[in-house]
Amino acid sequence: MGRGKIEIKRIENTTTRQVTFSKRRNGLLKKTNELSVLCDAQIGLIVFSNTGKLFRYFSHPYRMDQIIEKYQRSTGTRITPHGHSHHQEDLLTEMAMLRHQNLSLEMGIQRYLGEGIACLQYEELTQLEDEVQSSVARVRTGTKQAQKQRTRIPTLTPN
Amino acid sequence: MGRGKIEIKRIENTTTRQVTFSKRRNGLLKKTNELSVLCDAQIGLIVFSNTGKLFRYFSHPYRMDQIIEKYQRSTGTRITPHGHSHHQEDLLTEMAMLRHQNLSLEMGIQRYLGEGIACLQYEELTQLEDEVQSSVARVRTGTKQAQKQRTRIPTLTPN
DNA sequence: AACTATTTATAAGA
DNA sequence: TTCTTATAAATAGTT
Repeated sequence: MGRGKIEIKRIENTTTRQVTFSKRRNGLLKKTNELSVLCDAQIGLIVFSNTGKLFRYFSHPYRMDQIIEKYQRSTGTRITPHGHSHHQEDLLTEMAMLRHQNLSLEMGIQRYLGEGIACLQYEELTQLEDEVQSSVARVRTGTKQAQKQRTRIPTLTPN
Repeated sequence: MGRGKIEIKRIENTTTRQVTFSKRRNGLLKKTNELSVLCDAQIGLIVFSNTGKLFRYFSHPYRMDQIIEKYQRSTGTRITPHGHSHHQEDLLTEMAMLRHQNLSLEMGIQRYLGEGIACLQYEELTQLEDEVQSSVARVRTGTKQAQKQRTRIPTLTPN
């Protein structure tokens, strides 16, 4: 697109390459967001330029759509049963837990984005190890079905 | 682009949404590849459709990076020291957000584990297996420190 | 799945 | 870098 057509192969001229990177990176981020929003998709995108700069997009959970809200309601996840009955201590404690859980979950996702395995705690690694091994076993024996029993992820929001 | 202009918001009609997802997903993957090739960038892209299907692109599998930065930032995000500056309302609001985020992350991970690992090829599983095992080894031998120093971004292809 | 009218992205130039 | 603009590409609505 543009004044001329170009071949999809590495741009050798450094300046041109950087300009193109900048333009196309913006375009890609925009399209990523659009796909996520339009189609209610969860997307993670990580881009490292060849100069080492990082850009990323994650479809953001704060803007949760109706499906999730519905799910939350149906599973009874609520802010607080009766909002004023909690002591602040309890709230702070619970929030600390939530933050920790969030972090773990996020790490779990990033793990699959190809980052982060190196930083996992021992317990998590052991768990992942088990998962992978059973997956390998499944593939080896062709048992793709058995999968469903495994309901995952340790600690979650109480409901 | 097309016969008409559309607003970037969730498409409510299921059929339309799925058709659009299919088209734009292809477009996004294509653009991702083009950026990666043209500009010699390292890119990871993961897309979950709202039906739980997984699509992904990796210019270079398994990046082991900036989760550390993220971890530090997250752990740095401490809850207000001890409870006087927060009003209960604020806490409840923040907690609601955290719960939302948790749920979203959880769903993302479950989809991934449920349908992601199942779809991995044998080679990929083997590779992941190796990686996990070497990570476990690293943790066992306490080699973990060395990583903390790495503040950021990997070294990449020299330009 | 194809087909196009349009919109959007962007290559090259300023 | 930022803007401009001619042209290539993506895609929304349709068949």
